[in-house]
Amino acid sequence: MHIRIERGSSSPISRQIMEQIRAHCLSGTLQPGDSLPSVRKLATRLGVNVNTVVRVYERLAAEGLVEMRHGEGTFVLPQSGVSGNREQLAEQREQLEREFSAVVHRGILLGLTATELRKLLTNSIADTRANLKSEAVEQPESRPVKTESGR
Amino acid sequence: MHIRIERGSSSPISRQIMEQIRAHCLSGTLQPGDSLPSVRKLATRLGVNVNTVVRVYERLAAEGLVEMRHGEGTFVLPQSGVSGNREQLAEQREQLEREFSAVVHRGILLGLTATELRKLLTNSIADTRANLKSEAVEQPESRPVKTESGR
Amino acid sequence: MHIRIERGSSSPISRQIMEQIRAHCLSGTLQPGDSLPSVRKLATRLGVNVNTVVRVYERLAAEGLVEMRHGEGTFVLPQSGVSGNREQLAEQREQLEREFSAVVHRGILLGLTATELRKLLTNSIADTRANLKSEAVEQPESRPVKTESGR
Amino acid sequence: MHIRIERGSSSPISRQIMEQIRAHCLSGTLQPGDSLPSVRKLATRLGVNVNTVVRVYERLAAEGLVEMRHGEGTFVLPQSGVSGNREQLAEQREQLEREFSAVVHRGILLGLTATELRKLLTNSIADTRANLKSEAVEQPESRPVKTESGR
DNA sequence: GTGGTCTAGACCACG
DNA sequence: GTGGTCTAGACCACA
Repeated sequence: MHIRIERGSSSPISRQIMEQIRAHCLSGTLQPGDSLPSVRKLATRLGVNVNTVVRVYERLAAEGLVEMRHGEGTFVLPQSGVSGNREQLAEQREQLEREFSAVVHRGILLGLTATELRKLLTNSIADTRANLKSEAVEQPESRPVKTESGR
Repeated sequence: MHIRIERGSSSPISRQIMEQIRAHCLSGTLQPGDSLPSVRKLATRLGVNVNTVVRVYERLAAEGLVEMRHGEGTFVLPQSGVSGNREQLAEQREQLEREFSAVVHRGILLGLTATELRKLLTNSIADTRANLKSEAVEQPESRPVKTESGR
Repeated sequence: MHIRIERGSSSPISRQIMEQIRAHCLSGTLQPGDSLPSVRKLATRLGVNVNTVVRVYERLAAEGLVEMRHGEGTFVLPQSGVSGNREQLAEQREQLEREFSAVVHRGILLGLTATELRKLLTNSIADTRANLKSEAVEQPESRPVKTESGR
Repeated sequence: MHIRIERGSSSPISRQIMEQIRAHCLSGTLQPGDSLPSVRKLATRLGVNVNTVVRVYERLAAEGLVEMRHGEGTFVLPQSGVSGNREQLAEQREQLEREFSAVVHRGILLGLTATELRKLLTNSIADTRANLKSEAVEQPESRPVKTESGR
């Protein structure tokens, strides 16, 4: 499960993590019954405080997306509601589209051209895919913690 | 001066406003000497608290981008430093690119395809341009010349 | 709003606080629209850490019982669901009855007689009523903080 | 030896078990020399994890209430100190009274009347007695006398 | 090993 | 003034 956090971003770290895990659950990358990384592992992997991850998991649990089992771990729940997660997925996508649009808007204000934006999009898609692929092959849990790069 | 705020967004309202004004200044939509809307007008227009706008203007003033003249209003300053705003513009663009990339990443996690994203980009660009044009015809926001009245 | 916390108890402080606030909301002591004490005030009044209260409020907000408004305070929400809070009240009472019964069970194991238990009940009821009354007359916010008594 | 655990309760399972065994010891339901059920039996009977019961027995042993004899089982010890268990009994009762009072307090917050509470108390006492009696007829849980076998 | 609670203190954002 | 996020570290409970 690949998670990417943007340290300088205006949106709080916890929210970035939460939204990405939620995306994984809703889009099926994480299936019901799958276990999430333990609170501590995810915290060290992402280089954030344990409590930050705890709050993320608690909120996802309150939403009914995951379940925390004392002493066992945290697991993805099957979707409850009638229409299940389809509604939620749609909601999340709409929200995402609004944010996307806002970023583009700001990009144009900064003088970026349509061509530049398209190039940026292509690159971003390629990068993301590379990340996701490399992860699929990933050796289990040998990631460096708290490298000082990229902050 | 068109400003668009995304209510449900994770990035705080004040930051959204600040970044868009900064973008306008750096990219030349707002020229040195131009006046910003009054704190109250902008607050009303955007539906946010007056203090929020006050703090935005204060920070922009602290950055040296604008100047608040007591009793007159807030005005865009000519760029100070040697390379002036070019450095700042570049910084802002880099930041923007990181945010763009993060949004695309999340979009892909939510299952959006490259095609969908490209379509979204095209629409967003068109929307933004439409907004900017419609605004160009607006009343030119009453730019007072620096009168020596009052204090 | 009277809240009583038992420091040596096995049930965590945050849970004690949460259950009492929930009881106040469900039974009508706290009406929709009423404001809860601010996070910091309640924390100092009870002599607990601010974060503890924050977590309590967050969980009540996740339950849909209250709403936290940034910069304004925390407020009781009108009950949502169809049957409203009646179901929840009933649930809470059942839970309470089970706990009551468990305590009585343990009391009897410790050799308490029916008479002693009845006396204890009478006293407890009287104490609680006294607390609730004295609070009704209470001078607003002049309570001592962190007295070292009663731990 | 009747033990009743309340699954949804806020106080941890292990503590519930420990307190009830302690109550049985202090009040004389369990006499010095009596054997406790084996760790596995009790765990199965209560439907909890074996380790949970192990830790309970270890703590009771650390308190000096019971003794774990390797390969034989766990046995109630005669009371050590001068005043022995009288002090401990008194302590436990005080703690119990505080918990009782807290539950009553919460019951009143939930809108229960004095009459309802008294009814509840009567029922709880009756239930407990029924449980204890039915158990008295049980098979007497195989009390081995301290054989000098093994070590 | 897992999650859960609590503390203390810092800094940010909104009204 | 209000709530919100983050850190660091301690200790407890469950499997």
